Amino acid sequence: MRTGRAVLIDPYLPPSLLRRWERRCHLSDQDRNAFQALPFTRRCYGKDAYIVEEGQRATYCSLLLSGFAYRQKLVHDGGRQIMAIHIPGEFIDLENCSLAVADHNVQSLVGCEVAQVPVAALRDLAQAHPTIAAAMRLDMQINASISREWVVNVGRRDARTRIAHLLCELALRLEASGNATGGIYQFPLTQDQVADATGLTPVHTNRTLQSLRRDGLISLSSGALQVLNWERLRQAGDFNERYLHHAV
Amino acid sequence: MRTGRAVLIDPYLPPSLLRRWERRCHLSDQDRNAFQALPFTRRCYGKDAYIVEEGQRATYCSLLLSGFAYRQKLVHDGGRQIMAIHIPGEFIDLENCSLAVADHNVQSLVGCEVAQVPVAALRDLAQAHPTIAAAMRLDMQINASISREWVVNVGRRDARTRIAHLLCELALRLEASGNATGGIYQFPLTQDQVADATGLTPVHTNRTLQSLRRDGLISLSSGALQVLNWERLRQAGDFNERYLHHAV
DNA sequence: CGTATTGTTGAGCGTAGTCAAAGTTAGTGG
DNA sequence: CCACTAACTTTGACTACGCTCAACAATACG
Repeated sequence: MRTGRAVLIDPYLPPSLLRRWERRCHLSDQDRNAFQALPFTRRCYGKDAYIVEEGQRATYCSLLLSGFAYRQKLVHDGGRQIMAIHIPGEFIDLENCSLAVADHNVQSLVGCEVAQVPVAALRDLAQAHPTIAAAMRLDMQINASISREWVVNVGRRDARTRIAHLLCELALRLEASGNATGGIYQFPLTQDQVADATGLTPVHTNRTLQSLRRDGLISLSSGALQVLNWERLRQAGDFNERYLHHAV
Repeated sequence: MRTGRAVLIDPYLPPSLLRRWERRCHLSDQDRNAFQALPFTRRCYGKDAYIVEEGQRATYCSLLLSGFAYRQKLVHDGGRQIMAIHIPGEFIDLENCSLAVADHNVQSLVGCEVAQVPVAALRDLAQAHPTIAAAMRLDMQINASISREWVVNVGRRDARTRIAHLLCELALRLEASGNATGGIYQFPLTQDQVADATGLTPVHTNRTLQSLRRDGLISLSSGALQVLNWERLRQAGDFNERYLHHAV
């Protein structure tokens, strides 16, 4: 399953993450330069490759450069639950800075590139640059907030609401990350994966997506999502973006 | 609903949180002294009082001194989902250090006392004491890990497994926090609250608890939980404590 | 062009939800 | 200390949302 191979190409980290941080924190030139000077290894993963495996000890954190990734756990009977979806410009395992052992798996969707930054370098950076430390804390806390919202979503909402909510969240985040053109979002999940993210079965997910299409809320096919009526989708998904904390 | 009243009593924070941190981080005397010198206000809450309200801007973080508290969100149709349960010695809103606005509610169970520490003081402490900053990060990350496990629990497990899992988690954490004597845990949740934490209805929760009792896994009544067969409860709950990261 | 993956449909079933009432426990005040 | 009340737990009957299994259609891909 492991299909990563290490290739060192670019000497500098791309600025997508910095742009996101700067929307919330005022970074100095020193902060920016120190971040971009971070050592890293560029690595590519094929479809469904394991980027992080439960139980693993990691010595680096992976910043997603392109493609998508998701956090996942398997339960005893073989079921799979997706707990988070990551889009380019996000760290997919920042918790490696604090936790010794990974408590879940991270897999690539379709395929992706990541920049592996040594944990020690990231820790030193945070120590020397309090503003960057604050930005990293903020990222961690926003991820925690999203995770709490997912507990609510799979715990207390019916199938239609769950899926609409997931679509709302992804639409906003994809918009912000530049994976959208003219209201059409590059939607990376298969119906099986939507099912695993919402705690439903693929069959019921299929039927529910059809009902959302039939009602004119969305159009979704071959990896392209179009929100036809944002306000109605928002209502259908019981969606309140507060939990994203202006991350979008 | 708001029943808090401020009373300043003790000049020093109690050491329960420090003890937990010291199991994972090596704090110096300076670290310890600085933590215990933190300014704070002691505050008591009655049953079901709102300690944090969604949308609120907080200027302090609350450390739970006694009693229990839970994080909660309400959905459109009036349903409630509990996303976390906190026991004495834990911060219930450390995210206030990073996030401007609360994204969920925190309520007291039965009744509790908290120490309100000004966010600014906590931030200064973390800045001056890197080891304490690391301990705080670790706390945040463990909470995030628990939250991810809860997504799995409500998303991919059946009623019996969900409830057994919740009981396992609480038993371990209550044990570690000293709320246990001779295998009997002070269990603070009503069946309604267990239902809200597991995404089930109170009626089904009741029937499921009865089945766990009937099978001799637990005994639970009037706020006292006894685990009669840990190994079978662990199996019934598909429970693997890795996600707690030795917090217990 | 053939094969694997993903999406769609149908029929039947089962876990958990709903509603309503009764039983039990805990807490309060007379 | 007992009576009363509110909160919590338990039970039963019925319902329904979402699951299962199985087959088929449509895409993507090598």
